[in-house]
Amino acid sequence: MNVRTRYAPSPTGTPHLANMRVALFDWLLARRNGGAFILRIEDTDQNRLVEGAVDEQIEALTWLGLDWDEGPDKGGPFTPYVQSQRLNLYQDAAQRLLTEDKAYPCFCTAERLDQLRARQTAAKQAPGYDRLCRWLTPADRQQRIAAGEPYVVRFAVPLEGETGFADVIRGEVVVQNSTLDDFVILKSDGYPTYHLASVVDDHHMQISHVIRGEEWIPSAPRHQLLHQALGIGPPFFVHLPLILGPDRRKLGKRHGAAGVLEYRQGGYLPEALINFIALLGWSLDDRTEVIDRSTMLETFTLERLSPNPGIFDPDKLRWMNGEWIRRLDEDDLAQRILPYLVRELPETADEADPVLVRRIVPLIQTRMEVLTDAYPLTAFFFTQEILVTADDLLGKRFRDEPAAAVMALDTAAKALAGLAAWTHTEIEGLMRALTEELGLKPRDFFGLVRMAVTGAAVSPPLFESLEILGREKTLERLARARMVLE
RNA sequence: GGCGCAUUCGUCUAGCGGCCCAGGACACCGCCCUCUCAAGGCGGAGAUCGCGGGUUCGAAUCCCGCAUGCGCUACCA
Repeated sequence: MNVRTRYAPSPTGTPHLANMRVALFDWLLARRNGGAFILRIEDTDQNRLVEGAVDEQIEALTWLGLDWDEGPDKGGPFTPYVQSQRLNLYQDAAQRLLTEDKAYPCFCTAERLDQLRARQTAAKQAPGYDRLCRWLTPADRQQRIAAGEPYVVRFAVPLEGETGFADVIRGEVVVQNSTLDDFVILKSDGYPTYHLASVVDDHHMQISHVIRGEEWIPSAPRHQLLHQALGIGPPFFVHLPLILGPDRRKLGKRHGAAGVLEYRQGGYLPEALINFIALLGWSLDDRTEVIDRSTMLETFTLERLSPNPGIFDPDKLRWMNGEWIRRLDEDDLAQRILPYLVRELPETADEADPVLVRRIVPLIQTRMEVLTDAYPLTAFFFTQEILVTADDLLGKRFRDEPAAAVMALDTAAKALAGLAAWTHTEIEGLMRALTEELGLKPRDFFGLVRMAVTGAAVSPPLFESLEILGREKTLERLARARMVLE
């Protein structure tokens, strides 16, 4: 079979995790089967359009490496790929249904519909259109249209019987037609609703698999009805389980942490995000967590999609990002860190020299979870002056004998000044010898020097750090710390 | 209210009739390694497989009912 999938966002907001997960599975299915992955813009709601939303979708897909074969920017055999430029197609379809009496014009006003809904809800009845206009005579209809009365086109749902569709993940889903109301397919502004537009386009663009969120299951029977009425075969429906926020509700804007581009800002790797998203509803086996793109491509099947909704766990995403950071080679990591460092360095700091950053990478690779961890871990390399107080320096160990701390600092400074080769092995050898000489525990002595040089009790490995920092700065900082203790 | 979907450790998930008195991962705890912090290694705690009925020699796995959660119920998608 010729597999063709489509990612069809509506440009009404910023792309979030759930969107990208649909796109990922679309992409995987297409690529795995030598098919095509299509990008289509569903801008049929003119009121909710958000400027720049299409660009953001494209940016997110590109960042994640999900490339498409046909789309608004690259064209293709079914151009254009923007629904607002395809209105005649939907209007033709609506017209055909109208002439076949499978649809009808509805002149009911918004006010009437609101009142109707209010009445139904108050009476604890299922809200839905009462089909008032369905029974208008052809003469009535023509007359009101001719008079210029605004109207929508509604689909005439069969009054009896049932409609089912096959969901790839869940199997057959069947509903009674009596529970479906006559839904709008063409709005009064001439634009189609999602239902009509997606059915018409999916058929026209020869889409084989419709992958979308589970929230569409209730609409799928309507789409099935449309397929039948238009005499076209339905595609495979794949309704992905919902992604829930920590409050167990559908993940959305109110959870804040859902914008894909925000994860890029926050120092997440596209590899990690792809990996994480893939595991939201899909699994390779009973133990593999870290999966790269090519493995996914080799192993992805719809059979391993899960039907149950899952809660999004930011902790696990962080962990996974750390896993991916550790898998990067050092040159690569250095390049990825650089822009974040540049972004976060204060004005007064030295520039983020790529050569320096490259040397620092081995010291921090296992200490990062997100790329934005780089700066706090390495700030002392870039800032001109370290701010330490006597309390910081003395800590618990030297609280009661500051003289010992001064002595240790002096000894270290003197010895380091005379060290022949400024390498971390030489530095370490020297410092360890000094430890014995001073009668201190390694952790206390090194901790003191660490605080003096890096300004923190926690830092990357000391001796490697000193090597990279350089003798001059090291001695400067030791001297300065000494002064603080005076 | 109606309709639909789902239901295995706190969370994600493996399991598609016997290998499971349930395996892996995150988080958590302990130990080892160790100049701090990580990473890594080892170990621990954590699930009467939502409940009740069936079917079967045998059920987390199949069927039915109930409960709970969630989704949909717009001229939004």
